[in-house]
Amino acid sequence: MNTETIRHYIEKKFPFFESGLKDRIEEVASVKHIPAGELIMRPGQYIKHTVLVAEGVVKLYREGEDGEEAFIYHLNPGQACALSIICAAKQETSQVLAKAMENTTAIMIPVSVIDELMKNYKSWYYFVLENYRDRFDELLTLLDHVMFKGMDERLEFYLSNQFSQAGKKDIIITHQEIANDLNTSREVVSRLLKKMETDKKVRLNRNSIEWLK
Amino acid sequence: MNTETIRHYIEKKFPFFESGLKDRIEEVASVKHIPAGELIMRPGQYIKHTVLVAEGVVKLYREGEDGEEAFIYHLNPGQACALSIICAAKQETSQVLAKAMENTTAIMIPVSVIDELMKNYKSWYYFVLENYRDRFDELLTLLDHVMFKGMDERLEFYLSNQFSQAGKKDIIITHQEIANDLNTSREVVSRLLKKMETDKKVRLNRNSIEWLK
DNA sequence: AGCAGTCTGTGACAATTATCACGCTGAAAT
DNA sequence: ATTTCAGCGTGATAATTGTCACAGACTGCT
Repeated sequence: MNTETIRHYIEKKFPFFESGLKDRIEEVASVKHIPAGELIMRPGQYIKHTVLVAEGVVKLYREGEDGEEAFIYHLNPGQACALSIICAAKQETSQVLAKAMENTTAIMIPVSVIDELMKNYKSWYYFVLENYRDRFDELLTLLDHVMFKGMDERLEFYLSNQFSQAGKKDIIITHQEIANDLNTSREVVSRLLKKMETDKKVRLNRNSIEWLK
Repeated sequence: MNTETIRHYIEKKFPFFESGLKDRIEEVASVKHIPAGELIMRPGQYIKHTVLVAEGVVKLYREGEDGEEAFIYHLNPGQACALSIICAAKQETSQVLAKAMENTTAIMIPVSVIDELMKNYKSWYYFVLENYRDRFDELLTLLDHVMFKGMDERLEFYLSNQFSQAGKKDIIITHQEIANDLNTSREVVSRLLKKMETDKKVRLNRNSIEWLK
């Protein structure tokens, strides 16, 4: 966990930070490696760091009372967990689950310096606000889909997100996983996917889906 | 629109602002009176001010493609439109509708000073972050309900919000208005309300509902 | 009182989604 | 090669919600 590495990640993934801010983060932050599949945040947990994603992908999802889970959005390198910023600042507990989908590298900034960063570095609070706004927007868009659209459109929206996230025409995923993320049943997903296939929108394989758009 | 009035509103509804901040707001802000029923924000509109609610109630809702509307949350005195803060800061357009439900008094802070407030006044950015977090939470809770619950529970949740918002055991509202807010049909609302009445949860009158809890 | 318009109640039916049941397939394991 | 099992396809059926049709009730107006 040398500072050489932190500097490297910051320069590469957060180039928009002003140089004083980069220096300061280098001084106070630590780097954490999270193996794929591991939880970063769970409901009820106190947050002691603001988490900046440097490498990997983090999936945020909400858990229902009966254990249902629902996908909210992905966090990519260069983004921060908006909730971790706020929860950290207010010393409150999180309301969502965050799971590393790949091996992930995170820059952990202790709560104690947030105030200082906010006060001294314009690029920091711009970053925070921008991040917050973007997540808010994503949440609103998701809400739109859940409120106004049917499963067919939600599935297409979900898939288009997964594909653009993956950056490939091909993703490895099972119908059951999709059903979990959309909080529906596997059968419904299978049927709708089948329909998309006959509509030439996707090609279905075992464990994977190919995007034909 | 004298500064006497601004000071009065700030002292009363935003007492948690540090005194330097109060002074500064008094210098730069203006007061706007919005008659009940009028729109404060509409999608696509550029935001030039951060809006602090001093009096009245503002309803935020999202509009679907076909004109459906869906209630998101209320803003009360002492709160700010989180979106207006962000949109103003980023000079972007809004994604939601905001309507004054009562005659509303708002303190309008020009975009141009947001940077300065953020940098110089800790109580300001605390306020902004706290507001943002609260709205984010409300949005997440709403999402939960829409994703995981049926109409019956959503209706109860909606009503309990409306009642606590109104601070009365009695609200003036039609089934059609509720149906609009929940993006369902009047008939569904009527039926579910009827069931709630037989379950002794509410009493129904023409144009009003009484809460029996 | 009589009329018009809004609000509400309710049955019948359609559409969507959830659940159950079961069989098939392809990949991995022994 | 045979077994085993997760992943997938699909019909049947239930549950929830949306839509249509219409009637009665209340309100305000003349």
